Amino acid sequence: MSKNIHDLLVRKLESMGTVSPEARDCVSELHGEVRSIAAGEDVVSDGDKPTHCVIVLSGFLCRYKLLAAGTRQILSFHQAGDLPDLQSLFLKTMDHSVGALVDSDLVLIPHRVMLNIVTRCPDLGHLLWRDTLIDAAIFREWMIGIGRRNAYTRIAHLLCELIVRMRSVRLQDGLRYDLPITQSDIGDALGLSNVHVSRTLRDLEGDELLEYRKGVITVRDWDGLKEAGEFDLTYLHLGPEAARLVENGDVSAEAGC
Amino acid sequence: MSKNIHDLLVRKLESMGTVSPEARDCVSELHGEVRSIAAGEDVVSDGDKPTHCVIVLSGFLCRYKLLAAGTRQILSFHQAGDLPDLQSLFLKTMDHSVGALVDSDLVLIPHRVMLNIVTRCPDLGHLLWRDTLIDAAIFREWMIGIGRRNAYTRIAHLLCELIVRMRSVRLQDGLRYDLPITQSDIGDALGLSNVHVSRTLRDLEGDELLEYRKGVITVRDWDGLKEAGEFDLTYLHLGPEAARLVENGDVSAEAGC
DNA sequence: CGTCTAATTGAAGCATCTCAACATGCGTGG
DNA sequence: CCACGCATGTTGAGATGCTTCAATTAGACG
Repeated sequence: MSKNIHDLLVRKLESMGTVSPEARDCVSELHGEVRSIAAGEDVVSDGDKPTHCVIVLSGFLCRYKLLAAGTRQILSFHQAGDLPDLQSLFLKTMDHSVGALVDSDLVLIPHRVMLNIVTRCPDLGHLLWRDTLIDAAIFREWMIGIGRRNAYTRIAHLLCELIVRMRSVRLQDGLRYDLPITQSDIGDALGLSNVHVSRTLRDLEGDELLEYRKGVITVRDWDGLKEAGEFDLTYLHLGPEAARLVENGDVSAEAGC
Repeated sequence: MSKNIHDLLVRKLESMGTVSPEARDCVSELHGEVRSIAAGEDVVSDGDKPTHCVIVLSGFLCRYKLLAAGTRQILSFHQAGDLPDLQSLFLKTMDHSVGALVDSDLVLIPHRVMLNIVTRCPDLGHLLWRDTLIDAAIFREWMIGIGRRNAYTRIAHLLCELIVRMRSVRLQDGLRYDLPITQSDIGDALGLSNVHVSRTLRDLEGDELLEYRKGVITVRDWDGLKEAGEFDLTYLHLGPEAARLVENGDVSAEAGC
């Protein structure tokens, strides 16, 4: 197991705000079964009634929904430390699926255990509530993008968001980021065709904002990329510590690798 | 004041699930200042740090965000009984605005009071958490529509949703619904131009699914409208009682006025 | 070395947008 | 009670951002 679940979760909670000693103690009570899942497989499927919540240990997941026409809308991306279906604690029937984009490791926490802990430890409960609220804030921002921004701006915005989220929990840093998603995934997340994503990524390269090669994105001009994406990170509601990590890192300050 | 805040709120909570006697008692402790707001004015603005949560007594509100280009994306609509900015309890800075679409009455509950009650009464706290999760589920469904459905389907879907939500808390019933929003509002909610909304509403009328006249929608063929909108109400996560209200009402069963 | 997935490129089509003119209806002030 | 102004909705015509289809290339893997 590459990472410790409690460290990961505390780091995630700290990225959102202040974690009280009580909340930290409660986190250490969380235990569950570890499960590995292969790329392309579902963790939970649309219509399921799950009995556990998932914490991501490693890998990369997405939430998505398949439509009648056979098209797919990706609703969110999730990295190590995320709780991609915390909502199932209170919404018993899944209205979408959760799938793995690459081989991933998860921890399954029974709803019973989760409910017990959030009730006994309001501090932790409120932090987790806050997590689902930030989740919703990201949905809103995506809605804004899909509804009112063009492909160029939308893609730049998504890449900014993913980079900032990786930095905010110290998963990746610097100018080069491993991003295990295809151009079709980006299209399905932003309501675009894979063809148009390809062309638009070439445009972003042409404007020397980034380089995109299968699964790897290299930032060439962070400020330019943020500007192109109309990216304002308020909606991520990062805590003070995470905001510093994001702003003062290599991306904005340094040029070398 | 036309409605009692506690009745409204209990009715809202009942539409989502079972309300325990303890939770009901806690609701009756909620008190706050009443405030009237004129059509077109903001309740809270993007960037604000509110100190109160809002409960809608009467009227109709929306959450929205203005973009650099001067365009607007509407993120949600809110009716009597809704808590359109409950999230501000844990996300201190607003990442969007809340505005009134018609003259509306609100109750302002101080965050301090709200936080006290959700901590003291976990039952109520969990119901309110559930409310914010359903909020997020609606965001997801809108994302799916904006990203992957055409204008015709999108508009039909939105109208189905608004009708079901009104029915689920017994605000309106039958075949005729007062809906105090303009075609521009619909466009801004669905990422469409007002011109295209106008044309598409004419198409829906032509297919004899509904009639749309400024602020009033009359359902002609409820099953047809649901089908046209690919509308499946799972994502609204209604409680059993509300589901019955929605399904067994005049809309589906009767033809007369 | 062949196979598979992902990405690229070109060309044609179309859903939706923008601009602009006009119609409708409602509230207000004279 | 009429005249005016303003917000809303309708309609036409031309523009465009993005899609779809199809063919080709590039890279990864057994």
